[in-house]
Amino acid sequence: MLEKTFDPQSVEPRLYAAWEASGAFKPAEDPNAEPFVIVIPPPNVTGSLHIGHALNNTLQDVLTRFHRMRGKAALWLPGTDHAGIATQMVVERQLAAAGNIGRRDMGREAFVDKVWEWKAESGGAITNQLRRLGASCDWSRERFTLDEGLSAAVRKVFVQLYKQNLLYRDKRLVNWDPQFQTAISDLEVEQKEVDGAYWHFAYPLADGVTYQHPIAFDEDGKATEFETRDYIVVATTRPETMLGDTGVAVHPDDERYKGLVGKFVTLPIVGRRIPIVADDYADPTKGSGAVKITPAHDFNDFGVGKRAGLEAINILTVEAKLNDSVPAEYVGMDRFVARKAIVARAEEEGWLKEIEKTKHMVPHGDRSGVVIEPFLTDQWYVDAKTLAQPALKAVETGETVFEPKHWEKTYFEWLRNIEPWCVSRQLWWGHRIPAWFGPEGSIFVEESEEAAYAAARAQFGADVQLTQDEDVLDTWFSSALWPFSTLGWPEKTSDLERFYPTSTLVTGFDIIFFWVARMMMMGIHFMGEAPFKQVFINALVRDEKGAKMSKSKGNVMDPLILIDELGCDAVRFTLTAMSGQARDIKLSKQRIEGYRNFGTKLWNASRFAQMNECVRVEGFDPATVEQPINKWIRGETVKTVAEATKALEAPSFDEAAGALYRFVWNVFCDWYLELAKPILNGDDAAAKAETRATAAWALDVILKLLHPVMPFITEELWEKTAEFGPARETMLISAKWPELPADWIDAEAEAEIGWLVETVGEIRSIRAEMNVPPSAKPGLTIVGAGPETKARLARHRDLLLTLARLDAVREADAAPAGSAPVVMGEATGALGVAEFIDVAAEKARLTKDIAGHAGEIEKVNKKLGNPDFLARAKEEVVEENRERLAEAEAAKAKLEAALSRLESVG
RNA sequence: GGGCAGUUAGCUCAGCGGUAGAGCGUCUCGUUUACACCGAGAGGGUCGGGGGUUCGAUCCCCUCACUGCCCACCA
Repeated sequence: MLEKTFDPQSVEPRLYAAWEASGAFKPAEDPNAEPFVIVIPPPNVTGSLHIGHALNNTLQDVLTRFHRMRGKAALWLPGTDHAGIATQMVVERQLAAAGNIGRRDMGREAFVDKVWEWKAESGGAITNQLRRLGASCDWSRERFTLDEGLSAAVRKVFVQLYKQNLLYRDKRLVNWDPQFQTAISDLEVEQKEVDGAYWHFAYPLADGVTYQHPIAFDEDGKATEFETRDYIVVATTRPETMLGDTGVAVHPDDERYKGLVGKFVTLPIVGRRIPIVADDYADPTKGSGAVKITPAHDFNDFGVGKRAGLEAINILTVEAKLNDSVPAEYVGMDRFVARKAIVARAEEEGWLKEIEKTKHMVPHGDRSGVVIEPFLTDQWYVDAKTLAQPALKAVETGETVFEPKHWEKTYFEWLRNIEPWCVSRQLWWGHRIPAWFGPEGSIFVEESEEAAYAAARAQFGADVQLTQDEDVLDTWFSSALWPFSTLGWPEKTSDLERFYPTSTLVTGFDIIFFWVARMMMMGIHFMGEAPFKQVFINALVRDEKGAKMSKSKGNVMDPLILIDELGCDAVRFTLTAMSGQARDIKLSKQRIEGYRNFGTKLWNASRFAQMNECVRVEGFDPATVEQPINKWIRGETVKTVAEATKALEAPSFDEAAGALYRFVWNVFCDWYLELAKPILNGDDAAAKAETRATAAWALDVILKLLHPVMPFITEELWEKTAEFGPARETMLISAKWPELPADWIDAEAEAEIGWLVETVGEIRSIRAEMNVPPSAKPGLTIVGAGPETKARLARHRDLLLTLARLDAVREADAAPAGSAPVVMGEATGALGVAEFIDVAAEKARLTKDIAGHAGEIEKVNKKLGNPDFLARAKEEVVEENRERLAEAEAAKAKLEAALSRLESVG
């Protein structure tokens, strides 16, 4: 017997272990089974499961379980990401906390060993948490981005891209993170608004040059007054960079400065003589129109410098302190200290002309949070522009489809404006770059040290000394290979053959650029085919007020705690139901409780079925049922299967969840079980047996349909309900998804039960409005019943009596006095509630109802009176309106008759 | 500055040419032997504003307003 409530805590671990042990997580061996493949977005190995993961992985599991049940060879391939900076940071912090020596003192090899040690101890946390979520991943295929095979794939890709000239080494400005002392890619830079200022500096003109600077203008903006200046004003938000200035730029068409182009200024403090150059970059409308040029520390200035042939002087160290290219007093000074010092000096020496307070966007490292410096270094770059073209085409042609579709625009926008991808990082934890430096600036890029030495020997005709590049690759470089490297590439494995390209990628929009686009580029380049057929972008989970969850705000909802408190199924159902497409998910605990209640409802419905001996019957064929309620629930079940299947195929998770919720609660529990009660408690043995079998059958279908979303409670019920019936052939996880014939929908039964439901609803409504106490059992008198209604009454008298709490149902020629009208198709019911009728209130009620129908009639009449409508609208729409009119008129007439009776009485 | 979303009941959202919906919350009633994590009922909306297309617009088009996000931007 089922216990009174479902106990997730005890059931979940047991069932998960049973599933895994059964081998159900592995794809079917059957070579004819169509594959369905998802590669997991590998969580950081340092990570722990947050609510975003819970959503993302729930959806993947729903899909995997659904397709598995449909008989596909379903593979959900799990794994984790080594997460270069993040992991190195975590381990460094731990070492520091434990009082260990720092990374640099420890040395590279020892440090990397420490990270591996840490990974062995704590790296599995997140995969265990995925198990708590019920994730049916094939753990036998689990991968790690830094494992042996994936590292080989990374080397191969690097070498091949290099040899195809799609990857190269270049000296240019990068985004430099002074905290981690590494280059980072454009995507790892976050623009944040900060308080700042424009400091206007007067740079003295060299060689005694002066010019006339306009200071007053007429209405047309023409200069009317000038002053003689021996300096030129430039503005900057970063005063400290002036120590690296090698020029001043003005716009070639700027009348004010035309005469100054080719002249020089003397850079204050430094005393360097630097030219005034003409360049389109200088915007006459901004600041003074003249701009200082620091080629080594500004992306725009770098371009100007190149065009004008200005020297790029690097004035910073890797820690963003001033280096020895600046006057001695500033060497070693922090960049922000230097900023203050230089402003102070400018003021003191009189060349600070103005301070303009402003807010502006400043680049910060997304991990370190410190201000990023443009920094001139040698780095490795991927020619993303070239690789992007086929990736664009794959989405343009529909080889890969985004869902929701509008994310394609975001994808296009980025790929069409893509910049070279800086892939080298000055870190230790990651894939070491397979490049070796030799004599005379030679570089050998090979998959192994031996191959590099061999290549060097071939080039120099003798053995030479090589040094491997110290740097590692951007974490996203290996992630970009994930859909094929995890399947065994570059080996030609059977998995690769069978499971590439994958079916659906489920991920968040925040990594469309970081990950999705790059997988598309690499997948197409190396496999010749886009890595996914569909990219499903899931929403972002926020707190109930719509704020992003963050530890500092204290609004984080821990999915594991929620699972402990409310059960995994409730959390999963909530996330599934709320994953409507274009939006943020505002999650509240209350919402999860609601779906926990849904699970309890299902549990109790099963208990009810069990108490009433609704046991599965071997060989039961729902096609043969005769009772109207059984025909009806059979049809409703068919419709729900169709709805759920269609929704999960799309996938529209929220629609699937909604359809199942409504069916289980509002159809099966609220009506079917109630309608079944009189039969189950009655004496008609055949009807009773049929109803028991039908209920058990429908419940089985429900368990199957709900299983992808609520795997635990359904599996438990699947097991428990087998206690009395025939044994189950498989666990529910391996059961077959229902496919039911459409002709099991019986229009007649549907109409009949619909009529019953409406009648009961109307009587209940009248009772409540008239405050008829539940204990009172009025009689119902039917007037004007046709043969169909008579037949229905005969069949469902008991149901009417029970569900509407009536004393008797009888037929008569006229409604008795003091009754309330119930519209029942062509017939009129008269509810004998004389003792409860407040005549005035009842009159008001009827008048209001009549007015409602009158409004409807007027509206429809207006439509039907429009010749254009009759001529142009679809026939069925016209017909529908005619029916509506007839129904409204009939109902109105009945209510009017009742009203007039009431008036004659009172 | 460029782009993308969104604006529907108190809240969260679905609907996306043909009678405005759900969940939660609110109010009323209820110990009817599956379930109070429940049942029955009720109230609540000129579908952001303005144009247009159409027989018909919450839905399609244009436009405006507001909100959110992404990208770019340190004179």
